[in-house]
Amino acid sequence: MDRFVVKRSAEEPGGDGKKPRLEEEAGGLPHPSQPSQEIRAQGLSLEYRLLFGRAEADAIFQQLEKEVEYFEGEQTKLHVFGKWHNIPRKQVTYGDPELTYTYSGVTFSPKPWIPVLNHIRDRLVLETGHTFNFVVINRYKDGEDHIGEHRDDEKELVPRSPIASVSFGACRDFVFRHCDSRGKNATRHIKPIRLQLAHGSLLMMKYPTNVYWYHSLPIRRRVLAPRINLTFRKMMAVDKKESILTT
DNA sequence: CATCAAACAGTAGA
DNA sequence: ATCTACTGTTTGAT
Repeated sequence: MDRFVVKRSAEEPGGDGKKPRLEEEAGGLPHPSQPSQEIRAQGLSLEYRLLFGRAEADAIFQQLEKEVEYFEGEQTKLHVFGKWHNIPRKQVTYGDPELTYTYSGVTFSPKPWIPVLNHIRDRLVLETGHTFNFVVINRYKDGEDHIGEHRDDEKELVPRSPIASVSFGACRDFVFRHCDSRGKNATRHIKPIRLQLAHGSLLMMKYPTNVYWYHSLPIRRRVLAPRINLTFRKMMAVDKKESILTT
């Protein structure tokens, strides 16, 4: 388990400067009952908090299950290391119509916003002061569904903009690993950072986290219930992207 | 041209 | 007997 630094947020009264104990529990994880936690390591800057209470989170989860329409057909397949695979989860993007999103050589167009997504987005603006124009939704039907290590380094992202990851449904482990500590030829030994992302929670991934840290949602066979994760982003429109390349 | 991968499969160790 | 973590992939895109 890693020793990452945890600080109470500024708005929480009664901060006594003591380090809250949270990393020695079952998976070394901030538990959702704590209001707001900063998680820092070299080049990593996260903020974890509960965004919705139980009842509201339940209602949103049900609405997401009813109203979100996931990609089908070709958009459910991925070409990696010379082979085609079905992605081990369901996925879709919603957002402002002029935006696009590319990863692993595939470009996605967003579906138009729907009320439940606007509801979450409005809450994010209220609680974080940041605006978002795009969201990637991943649905993990159970602990077998997962996502491998990657960075959110798409060129369409507004430079240095934070990514807001909102979770509903089953609580899942979430792992960060530093780019220099991966693989056999790792140049540094930086321990992975493990979190749990609970029902109704928000994880803010702030600059420069995605420059140095990969993250993944590993398989957890004991998890039997579905989880829906929404990563809200701030993207640039096409003309803006081109102009930045020539500037 | 060098880098490297949003995937899995195989293996070792707990 | 599971489960998890880690390594290698090897080819096309960037």
